[in-house]
Amino acid sequence: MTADKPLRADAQRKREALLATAREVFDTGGFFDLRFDDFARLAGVGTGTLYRHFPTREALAEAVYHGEVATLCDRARRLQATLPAAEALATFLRGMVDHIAAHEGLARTLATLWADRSSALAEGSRALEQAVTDLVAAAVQAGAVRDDVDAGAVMMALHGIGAAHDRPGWRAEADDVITLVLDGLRRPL
Amino acid sequence: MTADKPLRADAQRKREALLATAREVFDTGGFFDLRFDDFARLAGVGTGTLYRHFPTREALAEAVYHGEVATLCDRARRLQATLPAAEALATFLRGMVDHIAAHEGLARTLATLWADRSSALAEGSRALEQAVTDLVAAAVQAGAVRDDVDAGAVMMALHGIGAAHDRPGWRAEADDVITLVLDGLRRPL
DNA sequence: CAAAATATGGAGATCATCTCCATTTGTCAA
DNA sequence: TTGACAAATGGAGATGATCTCCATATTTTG
Repeated sequence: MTADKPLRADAQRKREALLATAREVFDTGGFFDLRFDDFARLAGVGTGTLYRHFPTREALAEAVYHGEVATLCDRARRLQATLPAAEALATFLRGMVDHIAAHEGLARTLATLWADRSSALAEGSRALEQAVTDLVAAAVQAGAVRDDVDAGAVMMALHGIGAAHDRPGWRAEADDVITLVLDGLRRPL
Repeated sequence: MTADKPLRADAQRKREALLATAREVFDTGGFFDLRFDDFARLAGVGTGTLYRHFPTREALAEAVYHGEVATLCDRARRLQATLPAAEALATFLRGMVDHIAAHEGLARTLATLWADRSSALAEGSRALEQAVTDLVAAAVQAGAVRDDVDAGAVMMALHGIGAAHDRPGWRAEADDVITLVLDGLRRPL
């Protein structure tokens, strides 16, 4: 699948230009409101070129999203290496809320892409999911967290948080969701 | 806003035909994959008529959604009247998962509409949110549930469940989310 | 440096959405 | 009942976004 084909020099350049532009728009949250052809114009590229590099809007979103996910996964790994398992998990989840709060675009895009069952996104999210799964597994191992609920449930909760990003009291509610999840995860008895 | 305007007989009929067709498609989950104009053809109605009755796809979705929400709210009220507060809340939430599992279309539509921040949907969801808020408030009143988290957090979790409806292990994970929320809600100490 | 391979851009085809209005259908007063 | 007025209809075509195609330009290779 990842059969890296040698990319011509100009192609590389255009691709990067496209990505740079997309990243900008992505972060403002206007990603899905912008005519797709305009990405091309904005990036100083022809429409044909845009479509060759990214056949669909989702493909482009996915590419941008990848970077975001990488950042988050790094964070997860770093926390897992430096903190006790339970604390790492808690810190990571709290940090996710901060991150989403700071990146409107990420939240919106996540919500939209998930809603459309974009398989590309599902693919891109796998890394993030793995990171969460690892954090939870470590906490279970450490005996700090119950072992009878799937890490997928935590992902679902995170989705809920991302998907509801435009609710009036979002921040407080998001924090509350994390609180519920963390308290719910604590080994009962 | 609800200035009931007397609707002509044929208008009434067409509107009902449109709604019936939409309801059908809605429940199959194909609501957003179908050309909007085709609702008209399917319902035996001209495009113009469709657009006069429901100016946008979302307006139509909202109308169908209304019925779904009403059902759920009824359930909530009935439970609240017959069970202890904590049990009513738990039963309702568990039931939501059943309901979503049984109505693929509802889940998909919900997710899509929320992702698009459809204000119409936000409006339609208010009733559901009120029902959840009431259930939580009653449980708090009864001392069975902590009072430092907003009912909105529960809504968020429900969204997460609905939005992730196509995950492979959906059912189990959804149940786990509810478990986490319920355990998390239990008054600590 | 010439030929082959690769990539470009943007004009226009395609397709879903939505508008407009000449015609039909229903309502109501006489 | 009927005539006249209002309300509603349907579908042809305007609109506007998405995507394809290919003649031209750029890069790489021998």
